[in-house]
Amino acid sequence: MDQEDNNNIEQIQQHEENDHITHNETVEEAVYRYVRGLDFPESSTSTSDINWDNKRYVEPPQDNIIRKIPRHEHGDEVEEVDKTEELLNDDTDLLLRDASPTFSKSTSIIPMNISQRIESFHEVLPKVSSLRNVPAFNISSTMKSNLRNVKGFEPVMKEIRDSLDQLIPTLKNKKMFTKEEDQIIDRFINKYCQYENISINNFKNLMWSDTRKRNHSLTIFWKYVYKLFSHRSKTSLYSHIRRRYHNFSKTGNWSENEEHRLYDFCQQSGPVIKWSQIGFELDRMPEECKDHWRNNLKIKSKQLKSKWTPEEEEILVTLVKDNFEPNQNINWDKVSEMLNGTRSRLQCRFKWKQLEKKNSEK
DNA sequence: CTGTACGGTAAGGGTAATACATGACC
DNA sequence: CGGTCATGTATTACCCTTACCGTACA
Repeated sequence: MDQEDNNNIEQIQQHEENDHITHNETVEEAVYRYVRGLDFPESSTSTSDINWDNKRYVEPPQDNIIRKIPRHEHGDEVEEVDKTEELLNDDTDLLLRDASPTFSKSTSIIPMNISQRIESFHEVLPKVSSLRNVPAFNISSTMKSNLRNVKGFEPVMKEIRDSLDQLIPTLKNKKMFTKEEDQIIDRFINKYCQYENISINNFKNLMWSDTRKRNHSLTIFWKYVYKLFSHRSKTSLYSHIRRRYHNFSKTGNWSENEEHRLYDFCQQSGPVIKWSQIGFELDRMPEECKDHWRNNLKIKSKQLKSKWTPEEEEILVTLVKDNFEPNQNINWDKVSEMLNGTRSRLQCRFKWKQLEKKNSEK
């Protein structure tokens, strides 16, 4: 009888040694790991290796970060159910399922967004804690609504905030991001990557990854960027940071071959040109492709670089006056087209402004 | 089922930096 | 007349905003 008990205890001990969730991982850590979809480092056999502050957790393959709720869309459902099963094989999920009957009953309604999930974890934490004999902790109300307040990141936020407070008054509604601003952005992103335990390269890929593959953590990243740099608009920040952090290998001058390919792509396109697609084909930022097309390639064969003749100038003036109302924006792409592509949109615009200036001086 | 917020993209609008032309001066 | 330096003009490279669409979510 006693012997049997001892065997059982040994078995349990053995089992728990094999278990990823060891007594050395606090509930907080377990919750963190689960919510972020992180894995332990494979080499982490010794429990003392697990270090909350050093974040030795590793990012799982993207596929593991999946929706928890079936989409009820054409054929997707079967696949999603399978993935939900997979999820339940995760130690943390089993742990939570054991701890909370609600989880075991309704796998299909495992909450999806972070605040909901944390809310649920909050419910089961005491149970997990007693079950596993691990130190419990009080999840704060801010943590419930916002994962970012876990220790470690707040000081970063504060530091960035302080630098920005000093910088913003000097900006005076500057349109362009200044060097100093960019430096702060870089610093923030560096810290963010450190915190998330991902490389800058990884981060760049994330910036340009498909929507569906984006994880919650990245959503939070943007929320914090928007909050920190609130003197800039969201779209401005979004495009600026994506422009700054990308992994497209080609940049700068265009080779003849590249121009050829771009030209073909654009010629084959319908009225809407899929720049993002073309960008990935050419391994260049989509915006660069678009700009090179409309500023250079579009009219390259017909473009004149000689001095404008008085007749040309007259045609330009009539064209603009005939086609655009005085207070209406002038679409210079259209104007360029109307000139049969002999001058680029920027040439037209420049000439127009120049003539306007001359007239006002008279 | 529906309205809405929001992420994401294409198209549009623009300027700083640079290259190039011109002219003044020695 | 040739060189060089300053200044004006045109082009290039790069950047930001707006409009719109589709999806997630309350």
